[in-house]
Amino acid sequence: MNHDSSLVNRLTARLIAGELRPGGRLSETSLAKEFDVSRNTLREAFRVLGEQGLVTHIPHRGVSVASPSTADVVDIYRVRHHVECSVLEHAPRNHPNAAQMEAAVEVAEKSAAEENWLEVGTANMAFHNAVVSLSDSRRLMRSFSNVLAELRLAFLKVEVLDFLHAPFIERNREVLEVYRTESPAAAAAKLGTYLGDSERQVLGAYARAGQD
Amino acid sequence: MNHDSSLVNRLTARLIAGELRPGGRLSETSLAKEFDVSRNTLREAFRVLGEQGLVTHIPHRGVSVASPSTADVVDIYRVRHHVECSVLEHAPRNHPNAAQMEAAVEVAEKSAAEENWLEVGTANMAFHNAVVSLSDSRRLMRSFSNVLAELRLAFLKVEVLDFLHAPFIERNREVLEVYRTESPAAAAAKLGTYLGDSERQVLGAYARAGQD
DNA sequence: TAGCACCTATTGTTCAACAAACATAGACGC
DNA sequence: GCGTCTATGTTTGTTGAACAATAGGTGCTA
Repeated sequence: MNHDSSLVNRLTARLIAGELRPGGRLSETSLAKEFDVSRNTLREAFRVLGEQGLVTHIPHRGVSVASPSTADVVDIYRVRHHVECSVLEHAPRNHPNAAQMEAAVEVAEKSAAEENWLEVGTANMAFHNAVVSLSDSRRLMRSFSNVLAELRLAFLKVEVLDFLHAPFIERNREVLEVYRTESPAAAAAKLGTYLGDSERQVLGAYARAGQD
Repeated sequence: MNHDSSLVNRLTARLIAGELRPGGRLSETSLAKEFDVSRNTLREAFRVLGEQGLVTHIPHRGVSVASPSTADVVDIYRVRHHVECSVLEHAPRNHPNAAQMEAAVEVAEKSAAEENWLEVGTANMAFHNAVVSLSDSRRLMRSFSNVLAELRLAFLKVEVLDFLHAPFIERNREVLEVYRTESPAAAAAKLGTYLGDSERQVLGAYARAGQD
């Protein structure tokens, strides 16, 4: 929020890039030095990130990268179900932003071919953000993309980006096709089961990793 | 976020109480003096409130109370439609939090009898927060209550708290009864038309007040 | 009236300092 | 050995002062 909030952007970039591990503490003095800002400015950015859920703040114990628990994952998927499905179900049939969904699917497919799984994850996020953008609601978009960013931290936590994302690329395309050729309602239904499966996958990975 | 974030709470209280008018500027030095905190800590609180949408921050121009435009109102009601209706539709039949909905309706009825319209507005917020709480999702609750707080600023902006809220008290009760005795889906449908009517009322008030 | 330089108030940001809470390690008693 | 207490060092919470940078207003000039 300082200047043009580029500090928040820089921090966010590092967080979703996985350079700072979930649960890792973010020391004020060292990060301030690293980003060449004052401690006070950094703290302002921390408040923003905390409100977005990317960072956890415990009084007198500092800030650490959010480390979603299984309960958090369940909660996040609840949000996804309600928001994504509702938006898709009530979306107009030929919303222009379907092009963004299309683009995201293509990027995901290309990145998967190159086995760049981090990029696949980013493209996946872009796809689902595009779905929510069909609502034409800034606020829904903002809240939702925060939640998705948090979910990415969950993926980073269990470190299995590859096979978690791979099977879902084509399902993204399926949802898109059904939305285009059949109906938004049918696409929403498909997306619903999709999300259920995805959630199960993530929770399974959590269980295997022995995470709470 | 400082100490136990009571500063944010104090500021929020004043905002939703209408003591600071929508669009009104929040001077750092004067507010810092008023709340007896330093300018830096106040700025941290501002970042939180800005992220919650209660406050608008323009670089080098400072912070002002959010003053929702008609476009914002439309956006807010989009969120309400998607979130409230979806949650209610998929809520289990006898969710314990229905008691909170009941309680909110009763407070609203009592406050309406006393013509305490600000309290009616608060109870109305509590009712709809209770609806969303049926999702059992912390994140959905948090995001949604932020949006509702923003909507309250919209009400404050056009200064017609009374007749805007009054007709909707009994409709809250109707939704609750349908949810209990019929089905969540039927209640969701009723809530949908409810929200449409409510939105039209607010936009009408905006038009009459000549607000953008 | 339009354009321009100047001035002023406010924000953006930094720094240094201190109080308060926490974490660690060692001393102590059992 | 084990837990508890205390001393110490570290980190956060918060402050006040300072200065740079910007927006907005003022008055001048043409």
